[in-house]
Amino acid sequence: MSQRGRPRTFDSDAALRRAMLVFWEKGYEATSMADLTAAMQIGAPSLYAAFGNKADLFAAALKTYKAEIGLEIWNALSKAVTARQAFADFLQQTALAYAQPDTPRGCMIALGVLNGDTDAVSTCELLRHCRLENATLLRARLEEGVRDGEIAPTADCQKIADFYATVQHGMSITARDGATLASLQSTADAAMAAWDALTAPR
Amino acid sequence: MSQRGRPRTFDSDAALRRAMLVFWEKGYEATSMADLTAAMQIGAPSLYAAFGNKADLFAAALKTYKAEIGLEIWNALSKAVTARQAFADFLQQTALAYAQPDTPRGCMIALGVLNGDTDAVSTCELLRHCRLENATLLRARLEEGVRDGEIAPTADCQKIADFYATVQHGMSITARDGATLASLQSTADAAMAAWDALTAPR
DNA sequence: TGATTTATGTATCGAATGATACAGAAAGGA
DNA sequence: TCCTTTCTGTATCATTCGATACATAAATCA
Repeated sequence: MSQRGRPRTFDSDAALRRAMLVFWEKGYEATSMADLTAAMQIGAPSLYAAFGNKADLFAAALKTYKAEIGLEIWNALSKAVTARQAFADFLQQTALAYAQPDTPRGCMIALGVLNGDTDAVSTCELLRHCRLENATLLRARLEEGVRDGEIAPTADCQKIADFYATVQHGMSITARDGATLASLQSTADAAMAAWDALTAPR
Repeated sequence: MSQRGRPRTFDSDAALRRAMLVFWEKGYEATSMADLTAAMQIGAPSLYAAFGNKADLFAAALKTYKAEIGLEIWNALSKAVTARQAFADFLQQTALAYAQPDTPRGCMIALGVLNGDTDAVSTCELLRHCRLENATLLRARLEEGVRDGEIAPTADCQKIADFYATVQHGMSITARDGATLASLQSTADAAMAAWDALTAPR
């Protein structure tokens, strides 16, 4: 049980968090191993021994991202009592997270890598899976609202979920372009203006 | 006036269009000069002589993109009589363009490059400028609607423009993830469900 | 025809890429 | 103390990156 050999001289979690920030800011492909070793302040062999190759490190960094940053956004979806409030909070938390002054703007999942035909195909698929998974979470909350009688049974939950997922994706780009927190909140507010029409019986 | 020297053996416009497709599909950074020379079917020296460096070629390809693909989307904004119809058409044309089976999915401007701190900073700024410019076009159409009495003078045109620009940005990512034309049209439809609330007097 | 100009094809440049070989250092186990 | 195990630092691997040098080919001009 006791660990043999020379112990690590760096904090693995702290190094991973730094790697996450670099990937988040520059995207997967634009981030070089030199960028990572510099930010993590470890040598290349230590990096490969601890985290595997570049794709493995990205996957680990993504897991940290989902556990630390994404959690607040998606918790909002389940905390609120009504579906409407859940989506409003979800979008507001998104605006807040995407405009944080001490982290890269926008979402690591949305901006990590978007082109699927390079050698980063597996990483691209990983992010695509995350994005589709998020849309599924939105749809599940909507269906819960239907069961609660809050949303009309005739409402197209898939359509509504896709719409709000698309808005969130767009907010990443808008945030990366320098939009203010107020502007992002305003966009979140505008998206909620469609709620009544989308969830009413037709 | 008459051109001296050995004439070109390739069609410059056709080569540029092929370069545009590669950039559009893979993004700026993920596209290598080898990819471009292969697609354009010309040697590297011919490429550099005709189009300058990689950033110059991308700028030229972007210009072609805006003139050929983007035109249909943005023409919809000015053709329609009412602002509401203009935005509805704008979104529907976006859905159509982003789901074309014979071209890369999504928008070259939205997906070209999103990370700003690499050596591609000038290209990133170029695309950012295009995106902000597009939002300005949306706002101008809204203000026209205000002057026509269609939209309440109390409406926040900047907010509404940012919202629809964000939706369009998001549609690029959703389209790249494989959304069907029907799904994109459905999202466009959902975005228009917010129109009345956004443009009504408050 | 000879001179000039421009484009093409081959071959390659230095730098950066992701990833390792290797030797030495620092711990536990016997 | 000696052996095994694991990690660290240097130095470097082969490959790919964007970009060119150079010689040759093909056109116009005089």
